[in-house]
Amino acid sequence: MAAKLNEIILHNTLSNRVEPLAPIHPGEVRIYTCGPTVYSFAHIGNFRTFIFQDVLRRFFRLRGLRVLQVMNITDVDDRIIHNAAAASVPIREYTEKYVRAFLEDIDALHIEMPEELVRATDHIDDMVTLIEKLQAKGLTYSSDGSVYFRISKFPDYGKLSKIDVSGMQAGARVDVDQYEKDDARDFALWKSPKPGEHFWETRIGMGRPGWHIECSAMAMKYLGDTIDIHTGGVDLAFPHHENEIAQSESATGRPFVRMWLHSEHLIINGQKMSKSLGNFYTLRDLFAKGYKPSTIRFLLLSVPYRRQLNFTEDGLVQAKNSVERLRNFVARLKAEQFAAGSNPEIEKRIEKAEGEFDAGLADDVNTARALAAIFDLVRDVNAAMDRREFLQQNAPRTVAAMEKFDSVLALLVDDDDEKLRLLGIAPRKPQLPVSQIEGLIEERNAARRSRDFKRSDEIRQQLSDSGILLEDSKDGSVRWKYK
RNA sequence: GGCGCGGUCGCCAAGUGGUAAGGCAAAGGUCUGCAAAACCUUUAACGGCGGUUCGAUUCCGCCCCGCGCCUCCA
Repeated sequence: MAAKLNEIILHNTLSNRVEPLAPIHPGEVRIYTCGPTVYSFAHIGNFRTFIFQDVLRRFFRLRGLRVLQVMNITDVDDRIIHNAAAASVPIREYTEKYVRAFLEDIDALHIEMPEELVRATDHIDDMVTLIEKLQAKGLTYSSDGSVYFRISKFPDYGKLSKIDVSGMQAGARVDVDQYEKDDARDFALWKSPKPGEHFWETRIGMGRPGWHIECSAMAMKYLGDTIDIHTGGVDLAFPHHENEIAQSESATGRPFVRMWLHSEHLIINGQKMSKSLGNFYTLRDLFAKGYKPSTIRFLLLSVPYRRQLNFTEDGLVQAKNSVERLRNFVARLKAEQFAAGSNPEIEKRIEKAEGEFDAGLADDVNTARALAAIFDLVRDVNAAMDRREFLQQNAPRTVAAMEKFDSVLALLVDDDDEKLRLLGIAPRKPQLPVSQIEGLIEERNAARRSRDFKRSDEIRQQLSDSGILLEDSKDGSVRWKYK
């Protein structure tokens, strides 16, 4: 299916095909995103998914759509309760550190804050209310103080993941939690506490919410019974999203989500990322190894979201150099002097690129196509500049186009060192104050004017040792940038 | 086994029923005091076997290979 003019098509897991986006509320897209479980630092794979939904929402906004996005933070689950108990701290205190780290991480990657970032533990009452609704409809049963959803009461179960649950016999599998269930397929809405575990005292008894109910409760609270888009990693389609559908649609009698968007996983050097293989990276691990936030953002967004991304050292190098090319281009546009006038051919060329960029993203967020549109433009405009066919009035227009692209990509601003500093990661090179950098450049210019190239090269080397690269341009000006 | 995602130049990755974008890397050149940046040129790819078709990388079938999910998991 090809997108019609101005149409945005997206692959819907529910139908397993691409469909045009048609928001329920005209002009506004409502999105629910499964956020992190804060039992530890988020890993690089998580951020692939988060960067995908970030690109998605940024593209919607570029299209003039309003975005209302809710992301949950799962700050209660078995691992959190276990780890907090082991550390002898309240769960809120235990998770706080990782919530903060997550916020810092998404900031470093230029992932926009969703309109609502909500914590599960702030919505226990909403979950209890939803469970009561299901209980009132006779869709649940209790066992040892826990409440389960009876899947046999929801005939559509499996419609998202296309998993045939009829083969999952009662008792065929042992639930990891060792709770008593009537049917292996049933899942917990509410879990009774084991001795010493954290619990809430509620109308449905003591305990804590199941994982799935929190997303249903929070999604519907903020976005309504039926929401436009629900995003998450492919692994969540079953059982998490399937269970969300069962609970939500049973409670409301209405479709829960119109479009399910699932991003494929990241694999590392061709293998699944796992702790046992020792290829498990957090963002901070990569930053500590010297990789920049913008490098990681580029790599993670450059591969379309429905394609598995093989994360390699080589890929990082390629990503870094690609970002450099884009930044060099904008720096040249801003620094170089061009002859007066405006070349209408350039204007047309920019419009073509804008059209291609938009068409790429409108085609199921095909970031590879969108990037190709930009790189095509970069090459053509660079060539025009070299041929002196690029004129003064073309520059602001071209910069504006690049900034428009960057409202989605968020790669151009060179704030990598600043972001790393915010994370407490020291720069690898000694930092020079800008005034000193500029002073040294001035001194080097003087040396060059007097053809003292030995001195001029010394200064260039000195700056290079501090992580500063110089570029002498044709018109005599000197640009500098961080490596 | 069921359900998915893939296999396109050295690497990453678009795309199309009429022999194929873009990025990175490589080689040569232009520019430069030298670099850097940029540009130009060059190199080079559709897993295999059948089928449909005038014609398939693109559609269909089978096979091979990689990865994922099938109640921890983005």
